[in-house]
Amino acid sequence: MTTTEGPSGGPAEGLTTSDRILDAALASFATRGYDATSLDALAKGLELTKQSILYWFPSKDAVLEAVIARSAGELSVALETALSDAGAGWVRVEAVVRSVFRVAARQPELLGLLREVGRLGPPAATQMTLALEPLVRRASSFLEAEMDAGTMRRHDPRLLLLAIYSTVIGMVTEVEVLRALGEEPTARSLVRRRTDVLALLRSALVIE
Amino acid sequence: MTTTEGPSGGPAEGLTTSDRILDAALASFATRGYDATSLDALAKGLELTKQSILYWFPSKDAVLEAVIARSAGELSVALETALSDAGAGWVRVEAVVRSVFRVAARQPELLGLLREVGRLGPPAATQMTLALEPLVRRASSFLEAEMDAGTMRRHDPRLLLLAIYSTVIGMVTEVEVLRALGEEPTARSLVRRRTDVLALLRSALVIE
DNA sequence: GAAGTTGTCTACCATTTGGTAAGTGACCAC
DNA sequence: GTGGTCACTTACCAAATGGTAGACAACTTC
Repeated sequence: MTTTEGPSGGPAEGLTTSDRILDAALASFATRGYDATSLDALAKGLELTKQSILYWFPSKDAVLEAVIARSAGELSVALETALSDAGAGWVRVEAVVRSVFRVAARQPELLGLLREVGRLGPPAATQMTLALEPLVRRASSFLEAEMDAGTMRRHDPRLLLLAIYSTVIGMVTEVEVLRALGEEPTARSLVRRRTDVLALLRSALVIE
Repeated sequence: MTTTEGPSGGPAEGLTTSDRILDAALASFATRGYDATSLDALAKGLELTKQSILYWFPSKDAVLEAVIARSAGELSVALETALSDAGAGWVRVEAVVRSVFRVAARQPELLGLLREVGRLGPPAATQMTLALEPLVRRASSFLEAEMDAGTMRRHDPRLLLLAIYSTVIGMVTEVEVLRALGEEPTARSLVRRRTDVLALLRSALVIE
């Protein structure tokens, strides 16, 4: 259903219409937010009509659902790789954090969506939760193992994960707060933030 | 204009109509979000008509503006107190964090609004920024002084502030993430989160 | 070349949105 | 007791929203 146009059938960059819709929807949901995104506006940006969107997806909710499914998949791949790569202890945390910042640089909308979905609550949040659950489980048990091994300070692993999540995601998505602090959200600044958050996390987590 | 009804003129708890409107708006903006909040729904909850809201405030934007102004004021008071109280170094950071958690327990909408406004961007975010600017300045220079004194690890004070902000606000407002981690957002859990975030921040910041 | 199938369009529609206009009853000044 | 203000109402409205129905052109299949 989504691959009917083939690799070269799309009117633009060789993308399926449904993929182009998901791209635009992801971008708009992540920045303007779900509620503030209208199908008409979405369609206009794609040089389509709203009805064409509703041809590919039965409803606006279904578009969100598809966006979440796709994005959660991409996010999982990006992080699972870092999480399963060799290395232990702090090195592994650093690898994961770095991969989040890599996502922030290449596809900031992915992290913006994560935020937006958390704000929307169920059922969207539930779907995202379920899709990322394996990742969370692995990360949580990794932290626990490290604490058991005595290489990281002891905390409730779930709260620790929430703290890391909040810090990293905040550092990457809190554009307005950044501006409030007089720091323009540029690419250079992103690197600086990465360096800083890594140093911060390191002193918070690592024993010795 | 807002005090015409006097201290006992309100139909319910002795509150001005315009204050009741702001209360309801704050709650709804903070939870459902600005876009998802309609004047009709707001009015219905207050047993008023939408037109009565538009009698007190010229537009929906103006309601948001007023909500931000009032909330930023309350937030400033709560935090300025903690920030200006006696004590130095870590004790003072702890006092501020504790006061944020106190707000989270008594008026969680205040922090929810902070989040929502950051998401909305200008002009709302700019207004909030300006209103909280003195607070940010004081906090930033406090951290810088501590780092100069060698009692806290050296970081870019603004990025450090962003990290602390993200962590604390995240710990307090990321209900869905909390749920995703299998932690129900109860009052008891809030206390645990406070303990945990304090321990975490302490090891991240304090030298020795 | 007739019969699908596919992707997009035009034409609608009911509902909701923020906002305007014009009233109405209660209270107050004089 | 009349004029005026105050708080709130009913009656509208234009625009936008998500969604339906049906037409239509392009292409494939036989």
